[in-house]
Amino acid sequence: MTKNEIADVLSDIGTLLELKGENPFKVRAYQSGARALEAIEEAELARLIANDELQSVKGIGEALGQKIGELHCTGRLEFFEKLKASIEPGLVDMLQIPGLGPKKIRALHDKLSITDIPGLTQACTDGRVAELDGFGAKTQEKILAGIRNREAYGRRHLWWHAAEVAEPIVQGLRALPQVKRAESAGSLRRGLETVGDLDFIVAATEVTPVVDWFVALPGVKEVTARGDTKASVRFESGLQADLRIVPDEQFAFALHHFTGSKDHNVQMRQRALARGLSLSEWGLVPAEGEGTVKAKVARAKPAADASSSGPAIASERELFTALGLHFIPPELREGLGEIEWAEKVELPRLVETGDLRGAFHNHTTASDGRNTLAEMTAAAEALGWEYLGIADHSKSSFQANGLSEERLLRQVAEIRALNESRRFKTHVFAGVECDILADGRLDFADDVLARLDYIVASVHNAFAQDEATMTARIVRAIEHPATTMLGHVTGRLLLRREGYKVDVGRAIDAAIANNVIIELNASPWRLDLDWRHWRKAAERGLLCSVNPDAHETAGLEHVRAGINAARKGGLTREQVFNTRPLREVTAWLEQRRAKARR
DNA sequence: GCCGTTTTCGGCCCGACTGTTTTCAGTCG
Repeated sequence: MTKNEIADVLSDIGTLLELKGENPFKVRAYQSGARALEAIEEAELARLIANDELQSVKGIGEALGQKIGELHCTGRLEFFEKLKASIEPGLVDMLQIPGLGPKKIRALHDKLSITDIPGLTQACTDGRVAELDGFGAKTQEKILAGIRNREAYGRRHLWWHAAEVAEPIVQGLRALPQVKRAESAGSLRRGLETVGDLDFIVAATEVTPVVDWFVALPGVKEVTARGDTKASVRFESGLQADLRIVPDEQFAFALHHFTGSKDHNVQMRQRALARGLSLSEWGLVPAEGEGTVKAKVARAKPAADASSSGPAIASERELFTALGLHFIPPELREGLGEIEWAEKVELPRLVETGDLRGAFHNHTTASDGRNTLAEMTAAAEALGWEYLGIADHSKSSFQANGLSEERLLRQVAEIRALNESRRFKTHVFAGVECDILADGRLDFADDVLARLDYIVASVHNAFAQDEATMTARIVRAIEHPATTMLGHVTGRLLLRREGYKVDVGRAIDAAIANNVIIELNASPWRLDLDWRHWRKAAERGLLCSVNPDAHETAGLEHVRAGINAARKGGLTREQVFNTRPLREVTAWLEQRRAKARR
């Protein structure tokens, strides 16, 4: 097991012990043990274990040291298995309900024998929860609302998680001998931040072997449909996936149709009708109803006489051309004016992941990250990045192990030394994710901020402020001369938590006026600022930075999710700051700092 | 469960907010 996987086990043990009502300091010992482990580099961990020196690490004593060794060598831990078996798994699920922590869950379990969320829902509906000591009508209502939200959210999945499932399936489909072309479609292909289900469109010479392969995928829990052209499955995760198989001549039409969105399709069909054509998933044919029949005939007799059934259209690009449009990338197909846009001009080349030269806003073990400065830098170098910005939490983010002035300055020195050592090709910028305090002041004094290359200012507390207060607070932080960029503007967590109330338009105005970058936080849970704001804002001069907010090396890859959102927002390479080469970025930051000093 | 010693026990991390209380426990970031 890797150190982060072992750390996960220790942290899970902490949670389980908490639910059992164990000594809170013991719980904390597991959690801080997990953190201590993360602060060690992988090779160093192997060495410490081999030399039996784990206990020299602060936070790891005899008990944890023995458990870490066992996990590292065997990948299993009997203590953990037994502990898991001794607790109703439904209780762990209940921790996801806002307002419910271990103490309340224990009370519900001990006094009302509740073991899972359905049981809890029933008890709330019956009014039994409100009668418990320490609970009341409001708590009961809040719990019910939390459960309802969870259910509403549960029907959708983060784009990132859906993509992780979908990509190997597309690769697998393409590798089948019967398959000529395969793509994922739907909201996943459009890069929407959350995805309802997966759609795969396949052009194949034979149906049965492809369907057989699809329904036998690992993780398939249930085959919900299986026909001549279509199969549907549900995975253990709850995610649904549809496979549609068409003859190659219809591939472009099917792919376009099932990519959507619905609004985009409606507008495309209207456009076709205005030209005397009828567009459907089967083809583009002369209008007046008969066309659909023709197309269906063509479908029943694939390949043979396809050329006679309408204009030969082999790709989406040709489909758009046939309707007098420039190509519209899938990400823009939301029915939000992209058709009018593509009618007039060739759409701009949207930013791509490969355009990125580096990224700001990344954490290390100095605050709440799970990899060290050197590990993060090595990972950035492996991605081919010219630079990496470190921005650990500031002191007020106590929960995230925020850095004091002293610790921050020590980290700055460490970063300068690392750059000078030339150990990595990637240059490291020393920054901070500085808390915006409740009144809009920054968490560090100006003389401390002046020692840094850049500052990401973010809100991490007092979320409940009203919109006017929150907006004034954020605008004040933007106006601070040391602020380089504004972090996650609304603080939303997709499928989990609404953002705080803030007038985004006013924040954008202030950022443009003060030459402050706004981040597009690329964490798949955030994607904040939302793509819907970007096109207009960027046209007005707002500069975007796609920031992974990585808390471990793998998190750097989240820029892909951010680039998705940036593309949906219509952003080009020029509008994204971290596509610029190191030299330009250094100059830009230096210029800003010079201005701040004046 | 860990640490550090005034070294084998006693203490261990903050501050705001909420809803329950009538002085505070639990949750959250």
